[in-house]
Amino acid sequence: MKNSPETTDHIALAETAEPETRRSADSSERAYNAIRKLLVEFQLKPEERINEMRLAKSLSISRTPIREALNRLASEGFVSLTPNRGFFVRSLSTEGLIDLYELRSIIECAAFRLMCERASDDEIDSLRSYWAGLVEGYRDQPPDDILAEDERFHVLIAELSGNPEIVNQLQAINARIRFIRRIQIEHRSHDKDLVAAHSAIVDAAIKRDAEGGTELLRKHIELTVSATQEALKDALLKVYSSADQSPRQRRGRAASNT
Amino acid sequence: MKNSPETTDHIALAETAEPETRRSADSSERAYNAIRKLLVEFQLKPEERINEMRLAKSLSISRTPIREALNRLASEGFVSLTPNRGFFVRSLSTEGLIDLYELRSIIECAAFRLMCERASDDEIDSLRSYWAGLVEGYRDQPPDDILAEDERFHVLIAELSGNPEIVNQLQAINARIRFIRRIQIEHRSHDKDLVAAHSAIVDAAIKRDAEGGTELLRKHIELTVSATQEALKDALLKVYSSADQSPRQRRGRAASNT
DNA sequence: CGTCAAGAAAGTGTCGACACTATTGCGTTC
DNA sequence: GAACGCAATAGTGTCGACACTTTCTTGACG
Repeated sequence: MKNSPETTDHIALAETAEPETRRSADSSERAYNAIRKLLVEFQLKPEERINEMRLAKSLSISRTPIREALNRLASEGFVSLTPNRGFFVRSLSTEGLIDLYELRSIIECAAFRLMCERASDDEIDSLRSYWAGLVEGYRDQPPDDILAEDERFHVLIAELSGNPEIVNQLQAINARIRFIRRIQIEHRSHDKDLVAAHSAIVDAAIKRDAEGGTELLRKHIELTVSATQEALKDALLKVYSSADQSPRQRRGRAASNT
Repeated sequence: MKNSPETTDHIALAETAEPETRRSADSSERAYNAIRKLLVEFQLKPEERINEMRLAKSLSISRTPIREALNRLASEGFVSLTPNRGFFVRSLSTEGLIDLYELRSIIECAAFRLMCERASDDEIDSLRSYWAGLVEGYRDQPPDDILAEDERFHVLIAELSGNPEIVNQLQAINARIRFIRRIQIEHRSHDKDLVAAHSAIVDAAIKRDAEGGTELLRKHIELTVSATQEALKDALLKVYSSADQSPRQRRGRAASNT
């Protein structure tokens, strides 16, 4: 435990390869992205205590930007901070996630309603065309792309609500549930439903049918929630398999992304 | 559920609004509270660039905890961070505030609805009795107490929704609009309405009238919004008058003590 | 054998310093 | 006299160091 900080730890950080020793390339940001990635991929496990020094070493930066990133992640709910003991990975509980989904549903439904009231025809049409440009090859893309586009779709609605605070909140929530959504999408259990739901939502938007649209959205998200239950089991597996000694994959190329 | 309503420890105004994550160690916490106070009191003015070194000196601590506090405040929307130029006080615009109120309305209405569905009779009664214990001398208290109790009332509803994420969001929002609410309350323009509204809301809660209750809430908050317009004028005055020092002067003991 | 305590080790919280960047002030050119 | 560029200054971003706190180790005591 004490003698090999290099061999075992070395968390994959195939980040923007900057061959130069340019020290002023916003380390904080890099740390933030890297750590969040570790959290999403469960290389940092729920409830685990986060070791700042180890992180700093593995990212080859000092603890200061690490701490800044962790503070940010704490405000966003990814980790928590206990006074003299440091940062801990937020626990992964089903109910916690469901609470988040519920909040997301609330906010998105409200956004949709506001969009119906306020957005111009052009704006609504931009939503339509965004989705139209996507729907064809939607299912054939890598999970991360699907995820990004799905998020984008929902965020677009939030933007058309005209209330930037709604956008912010939604994006904060998205960031926190992204890890589970990715797993869900890998399941690919309800692609068709997703596509159909989005199309239906767009239709409702065009008709400015606030009631119908919010109902669709609610159902859409509810469906996702139930899929979440499934995904969570996978997630837990992942957590434990990526734990101490996973003989299968330890280092080398990142496991699942790209 | 798991959230015992017993944990009513008095919301002190200078207190953090984030219940869950962080009770940072001494300096950081102190910096956070101090800076937030400066923001609330407009000793740091909207759009102004924040000078970390000056703050550090005036609080007699190093820049590190200052930065940690600022990062936190940035995540919470009080300030913004521009890459190599530092932190800036968030601009004070009417529409920004209205967006926040709108979001608040959305979240509170949803909370009320969920409370109607989920809270036990005892829990609802705790809401009723909290308000009952308050209503008598409500108007005769100092503004800060009124504010705290008003917030508490609304947060209580959020807690009874059973969704802690809702509570968090509401408290984050409250923290950001508190400064203007304080000014509003000093106006005392619609006390009676406020008392009446709360009472009506409690009644609706007892009857589990989700529709009626959310409507009341929406109206209640809308009323507040229109009062906000008034208050904003005051706020702007305050901004400019509290800055006796011309922006030119940048040295010396600029930030007055607490 | 298990409990506990003292000391060692590990780790966080804060500091002062320094490199690099943005801004300000000044002198030069047209 | 104004625009431009260049030097000086102020300020941020990051670092390594250190003090203090928590956690682990080890050895004495019941």
